[in-house]
Amino acid sequence: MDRRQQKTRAAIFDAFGSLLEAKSYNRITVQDIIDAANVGRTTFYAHFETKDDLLKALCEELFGHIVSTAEDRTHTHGLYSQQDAPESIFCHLLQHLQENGRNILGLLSCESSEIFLRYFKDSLSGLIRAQCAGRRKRPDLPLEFLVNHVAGSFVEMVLWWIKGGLRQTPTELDGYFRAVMEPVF
Amino acid sequence: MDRRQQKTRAAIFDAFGSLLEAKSYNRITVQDIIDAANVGRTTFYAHFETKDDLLKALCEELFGHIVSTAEDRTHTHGLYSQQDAPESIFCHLLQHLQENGRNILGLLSCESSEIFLRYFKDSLSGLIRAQCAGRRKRPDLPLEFLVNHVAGSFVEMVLWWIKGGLRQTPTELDGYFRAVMEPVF
DNA sequence: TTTGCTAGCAAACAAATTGTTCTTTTTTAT
DNA sequence: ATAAAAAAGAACAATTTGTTTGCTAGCAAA
Repeated sequence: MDRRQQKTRAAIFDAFGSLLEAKSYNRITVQDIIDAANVGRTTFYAHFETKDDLLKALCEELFGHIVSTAEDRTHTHGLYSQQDAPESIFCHLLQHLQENGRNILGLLSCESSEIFLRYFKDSLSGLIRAQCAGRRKRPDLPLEFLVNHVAGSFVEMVLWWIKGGLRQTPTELDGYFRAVMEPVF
Repeated sequence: MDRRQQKTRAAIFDAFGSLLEAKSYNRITVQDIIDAANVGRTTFYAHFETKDDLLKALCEELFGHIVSTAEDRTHTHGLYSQQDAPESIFCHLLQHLQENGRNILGLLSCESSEIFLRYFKDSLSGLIRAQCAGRRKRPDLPLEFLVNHVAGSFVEMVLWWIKGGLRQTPTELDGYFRAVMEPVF
């Protein structure tokens, strides 16, 4: 890819991220983004069709990275190995979230965090489906119900964590999550 | 209250609801609502400051009603009575959702359902806090974590239910929910 | 290094949207 | 019957949107 495209894309993402810390998603205009990113109007529309399109692209970049990292870990350590309890993948995700401080937590703690969590949940589903398929305690409950429950609960927990000011450590939170996921895994 | 105000309010709510079935929240303009409701521009702004304000008012009306019904039930039957298992309140909520077909399910199944579910979750928290406070099995986990978990899981389940085309009965769904809430209640 | 291709920019554009202000008409409550 | 209110309608400036144009600068492959 062209270096110019990368720079523009990055500038727009950065600008969008900064704006989200100050304003809600709905109140941010394309004009705001153009001004903050310091790019031409034409350039913005050459990269993204709409504001929603930009949001989608940003989410795919962010969560795609996190999830693929977690997936690599799963494959490396083996899905069913004893040392690697399935819950530790959630712990790993939480740590990853915390470490990427600026990049991800900033967005997840903004006024419009729910939008991002919705994408996050979708990204997680594949990962969780693999977890559930192998290890679930209750094969009588539909797999897709369980996948939704685990992904949904995890994301709601992350939202709660962030809104409460990240008061718990990832390990602590993982403990809570294991406790309430006890009927599943 | 003035009859005219009631009519206008209802017309705007109806129009907004219809529009939400066709378009996403972000793509609906105040102009659209004004046209669909067939009210003057001035009138709209006399009732609601912004589109977000309208959304908030609609949610308060919808979920306020559902939750207060459920709360009445709780008080009538007594919080700790044996016949009235805490889970049945969730079953009751599900039935209530299903019965109000047009009014509520329409909104919850629209493209922008997440927005409504966010409000729904907030409305439920009080109700659930009362449930959790009395009956939780795990007093070692923070109450607010449990409240968030139960409310979040319930709402995520409802979303899953609706998006899947309401294939399960409320009772069936209540069974699933009880199963996964087993460590809590 | 030259050449062709691509990305970016700035300006301008019509169309639509927003929120407000005004006057006029209708409806309500008492 | 009357005074207070709510609604309608028109008009408004300001902003936003998405697109087009012509021009400039940067990239990559020869």
